[in-house]
Amino acid sequence: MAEQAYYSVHPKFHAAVDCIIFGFEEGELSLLLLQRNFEPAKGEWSLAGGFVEDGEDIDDAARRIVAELTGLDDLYMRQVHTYGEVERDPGERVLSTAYYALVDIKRYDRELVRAHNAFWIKLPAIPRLIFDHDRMVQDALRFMRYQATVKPVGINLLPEEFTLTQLQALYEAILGERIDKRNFRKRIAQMDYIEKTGHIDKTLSRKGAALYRFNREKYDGNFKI
Amino acid sequence: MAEQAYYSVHPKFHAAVDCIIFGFEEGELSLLLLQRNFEPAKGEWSLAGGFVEDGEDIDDAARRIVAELTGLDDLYMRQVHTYGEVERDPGERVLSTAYYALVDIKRYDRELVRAHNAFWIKLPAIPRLIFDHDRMVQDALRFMRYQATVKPVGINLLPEEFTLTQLQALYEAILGERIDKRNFRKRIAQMDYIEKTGHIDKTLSRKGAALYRFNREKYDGNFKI
DNA sequence: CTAAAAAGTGTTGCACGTACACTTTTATTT
DNA sequence: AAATAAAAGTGTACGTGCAACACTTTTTAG
Repeated sequence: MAEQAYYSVHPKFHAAVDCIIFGFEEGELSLLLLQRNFEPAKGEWSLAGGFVEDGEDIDDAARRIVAELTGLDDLYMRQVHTYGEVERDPGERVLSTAYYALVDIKRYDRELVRAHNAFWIKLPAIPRLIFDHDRMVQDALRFMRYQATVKPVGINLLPEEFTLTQLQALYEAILGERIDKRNFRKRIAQMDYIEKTGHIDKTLSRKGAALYRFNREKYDGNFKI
Repeated sequence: MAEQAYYSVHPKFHAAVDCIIFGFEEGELSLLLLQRNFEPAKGEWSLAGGFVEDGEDIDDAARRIVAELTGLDDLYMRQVHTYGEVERDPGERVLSTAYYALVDIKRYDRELVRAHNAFWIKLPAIPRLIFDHDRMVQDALRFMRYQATVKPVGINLLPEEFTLTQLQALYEAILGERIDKRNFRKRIAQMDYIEKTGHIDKTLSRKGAALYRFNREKYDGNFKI
């Protein structure tokens, strides 16, 4: 009874999740954005979002929302921030927690994406987004960039096997600056958890480039994440 | 109408805020913890927490909760993470957002703290806390430590004017390791936003130590935070 | 005036990051 | 068959920043 009262005098709110879904394409980062064909803010651009449901962990809600859109349920995802201004959603009061997700752009379900009226848009071309979604994107980008300098999270944007040229282009896209090829390869050579597979990729060069793979066991052994 | 339906099919939840309140005393970090004299979990230790109210930004809720306990409303506070597991609060479902706050331990309101049955407890002596508050403390500590290596947030734990010896003891407490005095002072000397006030503190040494102050204008000029 | 207690002060070496340009390999074209 | 084009791959030298390291100065209390 006392317990009931303890909670019940306080208001309840809708709890939303908004997902900043990063992809990597042609040397540039992209976001998967939706052009809303439903109210509120029909016709405008937004992040992939949804509501937390009863009996659902908030992290699971984020996974569900990304899976419903991309067909992928094994993505690298991290919580960014919770936005709780009173007027942030002009419809009703909604507390929204932002997550970012990293997608290998070769793997997502094209049908699902089309059905949701979603599109990959390169970072410099991102349109204005509804509500406070612009700010969420900025915060997620900053957080993802920081994490990428500390641990090799960006690798989740590449296929299982990748060339060093691809990896360098990815880092250049994430950090937004050119990197010297020799210095980059020296750094990677020191990371024993990025290992040669022995396979050769011939699609991008006549000479062929060695393919590498991320070895999670070696990585987890060296550091605690 | 359509708008109403868009929101109303989704559940609502209690939104809580839990605050990890750091202080600095005798060369060690402390937390301000409450021994609960109310249900649920009466008698156990917890963080300072409360519920977000109607018409209140979530950041403001965090400020209010700390102000109600310490009498201070100008603290450095940052959001850490939102915890949304279904079963994290055994009473009812509550989504809780953790914030950390940095308190100059000379300034807080002792009467208020006593009235709330709250106590400063040094980090190594922190008792087991209710719910997932242990995890919140770990996450906040890691985040605060990281931020302290990047920007001088820790200064918010010291009085307006401080000696370099105090500042060094603070950094040692935050980072959990001893620092060489000469190297430390060399590093500080390069930071033109930490400036000598001309005042001398005689309470801690016979010789007297120069007092310094953090100059926010110079800092904001050099970097964008 | 002697002792004690904290403040304050420079130099050297090492590790890491950065700048910088040419050779190798192979498919395609002529 | 030779020439060309396109990307992969490779080593050195310099500079900056951080870490290791111990003694002198100042003042008050006894």
